[in-house]
Amino acid sequence: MAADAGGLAETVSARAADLGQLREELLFSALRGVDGSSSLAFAIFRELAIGIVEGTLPPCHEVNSAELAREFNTSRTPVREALLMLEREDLVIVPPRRRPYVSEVALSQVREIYEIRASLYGLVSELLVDRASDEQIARLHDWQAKLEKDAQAGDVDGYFWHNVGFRNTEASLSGNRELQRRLSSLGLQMHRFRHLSLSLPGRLINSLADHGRLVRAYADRDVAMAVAISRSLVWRGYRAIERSGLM
Amino acid sequence: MAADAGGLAETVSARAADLGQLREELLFSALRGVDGSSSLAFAIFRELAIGIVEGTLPPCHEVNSAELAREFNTSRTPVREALLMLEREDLVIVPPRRRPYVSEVALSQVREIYEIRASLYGLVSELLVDRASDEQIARLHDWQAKLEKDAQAGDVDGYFWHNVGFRNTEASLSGNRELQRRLSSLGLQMHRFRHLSLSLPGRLINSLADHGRLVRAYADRDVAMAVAISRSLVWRGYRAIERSGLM
DNA sequence: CTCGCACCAAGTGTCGACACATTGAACGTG
DNA sequence: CACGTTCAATGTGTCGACACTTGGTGCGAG
Repeated sequence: MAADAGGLAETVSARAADLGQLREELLFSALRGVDGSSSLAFAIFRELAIGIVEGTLPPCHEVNSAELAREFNTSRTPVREALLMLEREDLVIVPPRRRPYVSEVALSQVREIYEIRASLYGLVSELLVDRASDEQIARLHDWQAKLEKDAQAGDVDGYFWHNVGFRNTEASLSGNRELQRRLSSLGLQMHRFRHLSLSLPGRLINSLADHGRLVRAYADRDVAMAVAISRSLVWRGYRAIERSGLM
Repeated sequence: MAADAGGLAETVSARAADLGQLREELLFSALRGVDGSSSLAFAIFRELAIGIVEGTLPPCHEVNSAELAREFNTSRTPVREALLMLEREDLVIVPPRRRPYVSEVALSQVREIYEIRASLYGLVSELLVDRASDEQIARLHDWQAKLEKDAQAGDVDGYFWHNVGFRNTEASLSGNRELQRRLSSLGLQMHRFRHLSLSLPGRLINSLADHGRLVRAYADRDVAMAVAISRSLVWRGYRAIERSGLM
């Protein structure tokens, strides 16, 4: 994260490590404070969350606390807590007296979430235009530069995570911490099908252009334009998933 | 809830019971499914949540699991789960290795939440105009009739809860269950300072008029108007709190 | 009298154990 | 052979116990 300015000649592995750290950071940024209780439960939660998001733990896969307890060399108590945290993020379903299992996401649900995201990112842009300083907007420009580099290199994964970083920075610049938290929570769900959202060719180019126009709208303090672009960016992501036909 | 049609001559006590039931229903509507695990933990959660919302458990009040376990005649395990559920709703704070306590809400935080609410209720109205049938909009008209009755009777408490019911029905008619859930969760926080929001005289009249115009906008399928009124309704609530100066 | 340190009560996080619910299979019956 | 019943295995929800931490108290030194 730090000292990335002008890092033109990064090795591939260093870059991958950077990306991994960024990913960790962004996935759980909202939950750092909400850490809950023990770090043990949180560690298990993080492990499982990553597994679900990455697809290692597929939907409908049963996650019983006894087996996980053996696996993590702990008692069932922290595992139970972790499962409840996962339920809060809608990553697993814990039916009473029945075995918990990894939740399944229907396209209709994805659409519901994107509707909310579009609305909230519209709000983010609205607030940002009003509250962010020029220096802060410049920080967005930095992120955009990274996106440009990724797009030119055809680095889809890098583009995705830098995009998340861009969005997260926007949320933080809105000055509404509550909003940032809620969006991050929604984001955790999103990451489960990001691979779908990235598969379509040409998507990067369009997305990149929109990001450029968005930053410009911020610099110009053009609320209406910023809100419109911000929302359309979200919708573009949804349509990519929809068209991929994989859900 | 059921068979309320034309109930003109209700006794006061019956009315109060009705309101209590409506309150329970609306407070936890979003969490019914998310019930989590055991009904025991959920029962404790509900009890504490009501206590916090009603003000019986004031902010910064320590809620330690040992004492609660004694009080509820259970072990500490379900109490811990309940505390984690409360943390998820931002009603308590559970610092690691430290005693949990009832969370405190600053005015700035209230504003943040209202900003989100305004945005999301705007979305609700937008979706509702598109998707709700005329019969469903008629149901909103029923709620509005109740509000009118409450306003004429000067029944502030009744007005408040019927208003929540109106809003909740709107959310359900948006056809976006995820949205309804998130709004309900935000609502749980809101109810903590509802008394502030109702204190100002003249508020009922203004609010009532807005509700009337909102339902009409729905019937006319006037998106822009509906969204504008919906948002302004939320903001009116915030300004009431702000002006009350009690935070 | 103030400050620092040891000490103690109280509380948290974690554990292993137990009763009950659920699930799936073996089993007998129509 | 289909189908309902019985039964064991597995898993959940809950419990009481234990080690470690935390916060406060009192004591002694300066």
